[in-house]
Amino acid sequence: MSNSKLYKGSLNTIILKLLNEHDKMYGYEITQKVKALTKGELKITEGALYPALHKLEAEGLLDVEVAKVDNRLRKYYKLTETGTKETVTKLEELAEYIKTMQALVNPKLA
Amino acid sequence: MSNSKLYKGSLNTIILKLLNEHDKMYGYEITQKVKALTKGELKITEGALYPALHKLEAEGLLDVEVAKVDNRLRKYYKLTETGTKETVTKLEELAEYIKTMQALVNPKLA
DNA sequence: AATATATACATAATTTTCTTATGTATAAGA
DNA sequence: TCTTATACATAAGAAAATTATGTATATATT
Repeated sequence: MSNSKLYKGSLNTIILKLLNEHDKMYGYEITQKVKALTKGELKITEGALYPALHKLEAEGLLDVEVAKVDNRLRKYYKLTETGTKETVTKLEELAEYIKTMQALVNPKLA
Repeated sequence: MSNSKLYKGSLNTIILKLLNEHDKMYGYEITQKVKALTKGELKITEGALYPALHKLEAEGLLDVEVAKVDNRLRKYYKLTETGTKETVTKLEELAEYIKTMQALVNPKLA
């Protein structure tokens, strides 16, 4: 509903940060976690999430491990060493971006 | 150089906010203002800016006024009434987005 | 005088990154 | 039985950038 549109470019940062905190997670779990943490304000769609996970894996930032739970497939993702480094970078970039936007939007506080 | 990529979707907010503060501005001026305010960290490319201005104008959020200064063309943009309202909305959305991202990225402070 | 940089606009091709729609399949709850 | 939840996936389309060009004038540098 109040699905405040994702600013494009932030999804990877979200994924990496969550994996940095929770060691390993599967896709569906990520969507639920984001929903919970943002009290339903942000909904990660599957059409965005799964391609993003595949890409991060292809780039060597994530490792994947398939498991079967309750006769259903789960793909657990975890950060590689490179992925952990990239997480730091992405978080710095986000913090920088927020600072920059605040400088633009509220120059008096800058 | 350290051209921290624009998070897609934030350019309109930047334009509207600057016009809200400066009454009327022309395109090139906006690129310079952003560069100055962000100490060179954010560079608005012309390929992004001009189409964005044209679109905001087409949507009725901006009015345009052509001027000739030093024998060179300038297109001054200013907010319409609708544009002013939309600026408020966009700024609220940005603040909301920043809060949301901070909840995800730094859940302890949320 | 010639050349480079700054000012000032613009558009086209391409890429990135979403949304929306659709599909498959199993488990649990009404 | 039917709906909702769980769990993956991909394709089509849209949005919004980047990158590459192009035009033209003014100013600064060599």
